[in-house]
Amino acid sequence: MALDRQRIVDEAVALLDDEGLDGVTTRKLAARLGVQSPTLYWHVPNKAALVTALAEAILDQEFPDLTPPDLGEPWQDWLGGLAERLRRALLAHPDGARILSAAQLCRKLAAISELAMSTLVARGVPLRQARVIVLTVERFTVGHVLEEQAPRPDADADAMKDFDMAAFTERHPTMVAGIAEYFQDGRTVDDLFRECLDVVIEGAAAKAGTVS
Amino acid sequence: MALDRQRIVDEAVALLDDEGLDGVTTRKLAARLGVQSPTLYWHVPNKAALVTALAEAILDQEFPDLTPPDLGEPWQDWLGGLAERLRRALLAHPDGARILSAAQLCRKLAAISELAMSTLVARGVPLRQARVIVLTVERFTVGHVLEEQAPRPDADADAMKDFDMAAFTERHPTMVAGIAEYFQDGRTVDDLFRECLDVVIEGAAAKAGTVS
DNA sequence: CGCATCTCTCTATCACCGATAGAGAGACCC
DNA sequence: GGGTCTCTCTATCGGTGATAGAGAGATGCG
Repeated sequence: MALDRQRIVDEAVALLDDEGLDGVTTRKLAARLGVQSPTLYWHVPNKAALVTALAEAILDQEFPDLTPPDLGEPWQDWLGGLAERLRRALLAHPDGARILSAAQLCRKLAAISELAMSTLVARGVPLRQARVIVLTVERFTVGHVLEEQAPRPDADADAMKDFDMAAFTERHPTMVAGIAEYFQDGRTVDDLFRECLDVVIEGAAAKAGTVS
Repeated sequence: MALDRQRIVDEAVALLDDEGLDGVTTRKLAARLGVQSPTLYWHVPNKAALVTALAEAILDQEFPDLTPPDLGEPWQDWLGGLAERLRRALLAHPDGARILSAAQLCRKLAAISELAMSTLVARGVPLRQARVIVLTVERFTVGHVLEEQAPRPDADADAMKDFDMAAFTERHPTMVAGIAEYFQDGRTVDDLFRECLDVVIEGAAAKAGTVS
């Protein structure tokens, strides 16, 4: 099978899924493709471009289509759904958020921003507010997933060797109580994201100067 | 002068300021300290711990104190100010947001979260909402600064070699118009952050179930 | 046909990275 | 004074992204 950019990116995604972003090296990727690593540089200028292509691929997978809301659907609901899809796209692969934030100008994300902003403008939201709202939703979402995908500290024994849970609880009682209370009755991290997102969307609606 | 962990971290911050996070290597850091690189491993277990220490140092610099709001100050204003200080801390050094998001359990950030949550709870916000609100503000702030500190694409000629500004404008008219309109009359990136933050805070107030 | 050019992959190598092993110098303590 | 502890050293490992330049094969053209 001929080696081309598409096949490289596809295999890079598979490698990403197997080993995470730090495992995506030119040598390992080349080996999977049955080729020597310098060969990749004929098709891809450098690793940064590969990471950008990875971001593109990740978003393309979750956003094959990109459609405005139905006429009857409030933009708040639609925008919230868009953010949830963005989160799902990032969570679908290890280090998804890190990859998107490391990407230099992801075209798909630009398309998403454009659609979101133009949708809000079409619903009567002033251009400036539309920009502020879409930026807020996107950056919050990336920031949130970035933290969700941060390596669980207990996995790394080095970082935990001098961590005293009892002392932490004593120093941060409200945090610990908040976490315990939150998950005690079946709520999940998905619910947590949704609730945080609702804060943003609620604020967006208030700032938009519109009701629908 | 004796080499100890504090001096290593201080010099690492200086190196960070000179060369950015990618320039912070054990060899360069050791050279600045007049020492060979393996020596650092006597004081610091590995590079991840160094990055965490870097995050700690960056926050400590902007948050030497950490105080609850005055009795008369609405928690919304206080929380907004806290987020602005967090942003300022991250912007004060290259790759500040990347460093914080790469840090494994930053104690100072935990202290900030604890203070913010307990403050909201003291003002009558239910624990669960307090957690959601503080999390939202923090993650939005980190996500926002992360994008602010992303390398300006025009700096890297490789990434721009096949970028057609005219085509981009045609495909993303609303985005381009939004950016142009936003900055046309003296507004700055600081204003943009403040407006985005206000969206989050406004939503927080609405979700908090309180008025003050 | 024959030659040149273009496309792609190769080998060899660079400079650099984080990290470890283990020697050794000096201070300190009993 | 002998042993131990603290700290820094040299030497080295396996790995990384990236480049130079040779060469094989296809393609195009006279």
